[in-house]
Amino acid sequence: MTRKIFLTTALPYANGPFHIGHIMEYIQADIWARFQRMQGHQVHFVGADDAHGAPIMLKAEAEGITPQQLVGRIGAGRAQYLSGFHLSFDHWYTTDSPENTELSQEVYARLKAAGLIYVKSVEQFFDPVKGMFLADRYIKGECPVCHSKDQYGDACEVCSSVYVPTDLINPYSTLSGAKPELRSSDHFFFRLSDPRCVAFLEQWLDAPGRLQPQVINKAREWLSGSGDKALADWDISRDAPYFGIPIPDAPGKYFYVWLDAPIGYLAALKNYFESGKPRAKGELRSFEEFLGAPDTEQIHIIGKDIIYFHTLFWPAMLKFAGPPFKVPDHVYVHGFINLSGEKMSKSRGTGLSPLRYLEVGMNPEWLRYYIAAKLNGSVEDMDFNPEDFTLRVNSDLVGKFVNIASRASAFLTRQFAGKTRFAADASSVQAEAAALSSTVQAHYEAREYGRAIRELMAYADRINQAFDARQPWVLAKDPARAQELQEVCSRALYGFKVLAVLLAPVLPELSARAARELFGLDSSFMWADAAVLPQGIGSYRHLMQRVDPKQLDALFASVAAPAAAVKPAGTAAAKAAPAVADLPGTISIEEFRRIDLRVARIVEAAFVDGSDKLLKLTVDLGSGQRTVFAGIKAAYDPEKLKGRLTVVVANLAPRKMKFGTSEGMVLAASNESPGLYLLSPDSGAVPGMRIS
RNA sequence: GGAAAGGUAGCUCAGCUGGUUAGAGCACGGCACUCAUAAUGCCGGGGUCGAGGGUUCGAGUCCCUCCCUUUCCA
Repeated sequence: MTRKIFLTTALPYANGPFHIGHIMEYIQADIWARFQRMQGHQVHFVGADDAHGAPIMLKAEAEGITPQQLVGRIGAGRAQYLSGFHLSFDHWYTTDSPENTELSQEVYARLKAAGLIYVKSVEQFFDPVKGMFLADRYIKGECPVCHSKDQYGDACEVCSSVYVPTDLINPYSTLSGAKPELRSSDHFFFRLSDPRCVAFLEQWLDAPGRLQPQVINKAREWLSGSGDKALADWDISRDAPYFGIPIPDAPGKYFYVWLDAPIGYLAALKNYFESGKPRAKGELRSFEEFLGAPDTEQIHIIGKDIIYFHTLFWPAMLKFAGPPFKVPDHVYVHGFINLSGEKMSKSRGTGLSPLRYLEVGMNPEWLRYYIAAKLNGSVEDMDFNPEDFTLRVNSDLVGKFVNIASRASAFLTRQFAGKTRFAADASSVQAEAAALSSTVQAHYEAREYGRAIRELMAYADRINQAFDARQPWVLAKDPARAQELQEVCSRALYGFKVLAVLLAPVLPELSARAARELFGLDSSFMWADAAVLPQGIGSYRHLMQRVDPKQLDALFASVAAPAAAVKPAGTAAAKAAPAVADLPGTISIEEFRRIDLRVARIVEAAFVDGSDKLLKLTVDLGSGQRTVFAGIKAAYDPEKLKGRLTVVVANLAPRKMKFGTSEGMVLAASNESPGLYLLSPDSGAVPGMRIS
């Protein structure tokens, strides 16, 4: 039976480019989507930008553009990532769309009719200068518990106590610096605590196989909480000014971005249906018919940070909105991706920029393979370790897998005109392949990609072993044993084909090339192709390069400066950095031009005897070298600075210091918290370039 | 503070409902081979399974305490 699958990934917040967390999620989903398509199932894999909310509104304002312009610019940048990593979304859309407006208002109207919406007055901090209510993240003040300064309105980063903004001592708005005032306003609430919702959710959570056990536990904890942990109703409205969807019959009120974001899944699907693309897959029904059909599987893949929204609000909203809305069949949750054991952090300059990964010429299939090899069906975090990445990709993919095709093809093309020959016992080889295929199929289905990869590499090992055992290079010297040689190579080639088919969800490009160039197919592999013995082999061109350590160096060299927003994949509303406050007075462009900023290469770096802060740097400014003393000893190892590009103030008056004369100044970022971060130009810059 | 997940060889990870001397891949050492982009095969060294108690004939595997890491608390 052909499955009808509606698959989504979490909608990325449209205030910045994708980061590695997004890409990891998309790769996980894409492998699953491709796997299902190879089974002959009908897959509708859609994504969209999450475009609404205060952070986007404020960011656009800071840039002097409209939110639509901002969202449009970010949206335009998505394609290069999606195609770059072979992410086979059938459609990509945005929540700032007519479909989403219509669907969100419809869902709201139905929930209201069901008696699940009510209005309550809420007292909240208001910024009198900006003329808007402030989310917790835009309020700072002194922690009421430990009295640390400059803590956010929801929790203290020093003593990690949780409180409400009105508990803060001397609160101020991070937007304007003004002292916020308490004001009341009517808010709309979704009655999640309604017994109907609770009863439904308990039953929904319990459906066998719907959610991962860890996710059920977490959701049940929220659902059955008591006291101050009791399940609360959900505030779904925000007051103007707000970039979002207006609430019908409620002037000045908008849906909170988290209401319309998941509905964006449906809006994207609707727009996709309107585009006519599903017809090409044989799906002739309307959007409503498809969505509401009992055999449509609605599956969301998300990160662990947004479980709450997807296991409580979202199913409850859909349930009580009624047909054609249908509750999700599955919500599959993954963990975060770390870098060498450390959390990705733009402020610490760590991170793996997916765009840069592509720019330095690294193969997207390496990353797909590495991520697949480390993913399982559980909610665990994974680690990206550059050395591990290199070894794993080089050894598994090039040394084991691709090598099989290379060694088998050599004899077959040279001595047998590319024709294969299988002995009568070929059925045992096919039986092994069939067993492998079914095991791997089960692992892919359960998103246990790591297990699938382990099985496949063990199989690759067996192919190589069997090949070695028969010593084909010896057979090749004896014309009487030509047939034996041909059979040995044919079996190895078949093994390669099996691997190419079963790895196709992970390595779509490589597999498609193998299908076309080696096995003469006019389309990519389907799963069943693994059972078919190849008739022959086309001319072999090598299928994959090894990872070049230089590329990894380039990948991590300049992440220190730009790096994208680094929250894990997901609709992270209201979490963007607050706008800058406390800036010094303005200067004219002429004043700025007087500062001669230049790109410089650090050619030497050394500790300074007798100084606990300074490093002595020799920098190349293109026109010549200079000595600069920099107070960055605490943050940087001199050895690691050598060769690195940075930014220098070239016309700073030389200054005599106890240890010598400093002929300039390198630029670094810091604030009151520990940590110091040297600036780096983007790749392509050379010493001596003027920065303006 | 409350809760959850995790802590197994240098690295990345398997170890199901407790059962013989704890496994794999990679890395490392040695050997073999040369068809293959220095690829492949064989052999080997390497772990008091976070720490300490307990249950049991027997515990990475169950219970308790503690330490460390990460996450969630809308």
